[in-house]
Amino acid sequence: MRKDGDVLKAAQLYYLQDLTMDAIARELRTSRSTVSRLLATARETGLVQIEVRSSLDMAPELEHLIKKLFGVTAHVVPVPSSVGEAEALDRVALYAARTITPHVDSNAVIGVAWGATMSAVSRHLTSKPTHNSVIVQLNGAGNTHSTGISYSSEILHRFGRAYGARVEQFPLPAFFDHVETRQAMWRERSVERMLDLQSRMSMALFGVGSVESGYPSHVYAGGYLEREDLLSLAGHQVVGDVATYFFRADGSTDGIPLNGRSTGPSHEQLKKAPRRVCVVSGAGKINGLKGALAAGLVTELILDEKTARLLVES
Amino acid sequence: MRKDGDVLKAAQLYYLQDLTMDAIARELRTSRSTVSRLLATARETGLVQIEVRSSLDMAPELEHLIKKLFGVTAHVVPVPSSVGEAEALDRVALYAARTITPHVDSNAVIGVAWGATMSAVSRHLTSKPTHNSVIVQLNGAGNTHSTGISYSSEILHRFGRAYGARVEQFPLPAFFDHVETRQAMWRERSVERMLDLQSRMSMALFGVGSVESGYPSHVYAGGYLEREDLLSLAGHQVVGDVATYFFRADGSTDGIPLNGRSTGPSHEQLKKAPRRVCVVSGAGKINGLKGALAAGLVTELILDEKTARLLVES
DNA sequence: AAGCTGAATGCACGAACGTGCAGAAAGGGT
DNA sequence: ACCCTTTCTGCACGTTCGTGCATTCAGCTT
Repeated sequence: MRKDGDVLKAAQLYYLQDLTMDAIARELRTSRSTVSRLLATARETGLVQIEVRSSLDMAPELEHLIKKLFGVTAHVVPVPSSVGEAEALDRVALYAARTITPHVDSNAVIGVAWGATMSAVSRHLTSKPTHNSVIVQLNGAGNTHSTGISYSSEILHRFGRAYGARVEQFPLPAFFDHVETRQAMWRERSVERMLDLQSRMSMALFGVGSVESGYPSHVYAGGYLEREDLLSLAGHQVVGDVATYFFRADGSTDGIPLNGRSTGPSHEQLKKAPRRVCVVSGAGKINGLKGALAAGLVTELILDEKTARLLVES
Repeated sequence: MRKDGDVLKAAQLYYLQDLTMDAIARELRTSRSTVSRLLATARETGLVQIEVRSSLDMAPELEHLIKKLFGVTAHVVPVPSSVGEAEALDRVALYAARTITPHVDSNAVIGVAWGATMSAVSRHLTSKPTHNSVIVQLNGAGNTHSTGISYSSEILHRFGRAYGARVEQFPLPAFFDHVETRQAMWRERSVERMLDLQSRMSMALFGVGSVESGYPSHVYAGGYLEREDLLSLAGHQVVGDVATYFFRADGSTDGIPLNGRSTGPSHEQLKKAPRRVCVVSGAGKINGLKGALAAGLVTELILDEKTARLLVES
């Protein structure tokens, strides 16, 4: 259609030749408002990519400190202290979406977890068309009330749409009721295929769950865990999870029974991804986050300023 | 200094979080105008990169045609027919600069020719800091009147500054007076070093000279060639040059005497660069351009619309 | 400390921009 | 062919932005 060509031409004239929208409108024989809208679509569809490349030497103190203390590249999102937790999450998610997109390339295999944080991120993605990329779900999302498919698949599909990528769902509950079921399923070829895909991830994206999060993670509130499961987690000093795989404050996971029934990737499995981006918003996540860092799950960390301060002040 | 941090923070808040300049000004406790200026520096210094990724399927007819006829990726710069040749060149150069920059990466070796076109391109570069890159001069620039160093080095240094790259000059005349001098020099280690660098180019950037260009290329006007040289070129049906290495309409170069005295890269040498970007503005360049295409010197072509039309209508 | 000079800041104004709204155009079904 | 629904367009308005100019600030010299 005629439209696409106009979008491209407008983008070129505006971003590569610095014409005003007025001038472009005359060029394309249309109104300035239309040009404004053309440019908006150009940005939304990823035709125009805007990237902020913060070289480390100008990054603020905080990011240096985090790099030094935990060995991860941090992106501290400046969030005015006045805004509430919900809006802060939204800001961080927007920032994360914009930061991640430039690093997505063709032939990527991107593992994506689900949860409130990833959902927020997915809602802010701007598209960047790539070829032959795959979005792969990191862990099952079903619980006793629902198969969780619509919720988690919405997240995945937004990623898929943004990058023009194939979406591979993991249609399983988050936790099996019995260890044996997991063992059995893990020998199924359909599952093996997913695990194989997961082990070829070029990037993994996830939030973190924290057992005493004030703004509770899905897992701890949404009917995934029984009362006794929660007690068991507490008994094993669990502080949080990544993709429904639990760990203690020191990052250790041994002997936590629930992991035997979880569909989430073990740390060994997850660490096969060279790039592991963790998005965190909210001071309540601090304990889970520390555990995830101790476990070495994270290579890049995107978090709000307040949580970042908490992290380095410990 | 405090400044850098503010530039980064402003860029993040503006481009990654969509705040207005007003809001950012309050955040940084400064005036909106200052924020406007901070953002301007963020763009100039390459902290913010803006890229237009024109996927082929929405590219206009012309670019497809050129791809089909000549096998090169074309970027047709829309230039309103009202503007003069000088301004058209400027537009094309601006466009070229913006198009090239996103493809420059760390560890790149970039060969750059000189001439009116490359000079214009160099003036429009926006910076993008990279590590360990090198700008290497493709051909000598001296003539009987001057060593040409200041002219060509200005071009090279603008590239070097923009990408934070080392600059390797080629302090030779464009043409030797005697074939023997060239042969002798080509055995010098200093020259061998340059040639070695050139053969490791990841990208080459050049314009084209055309013998009947209305807006004459430097080479044909600037005292580089004697009267008899011009006659000799005409006698061998030369239509143009790339980096002072001449060719005929069919791209052939055999038996053109002047090439034996030229410091420019042979086609064999030039083609070692996987990416060879040719920038052309002005209908007068059409014959030279066709020759360059016939010789297979070009992998990417950036040119104005009028010349593009001429090219496909032949 | 005073004086000088160049850079950085804020103000104010005009230019450039985004968007709700109402009307026009384009589909889609009967 | 008609009507209905949906999408697209241009206008008008309020907002946001860039920049010349006067002022202040910071760094240096004497």
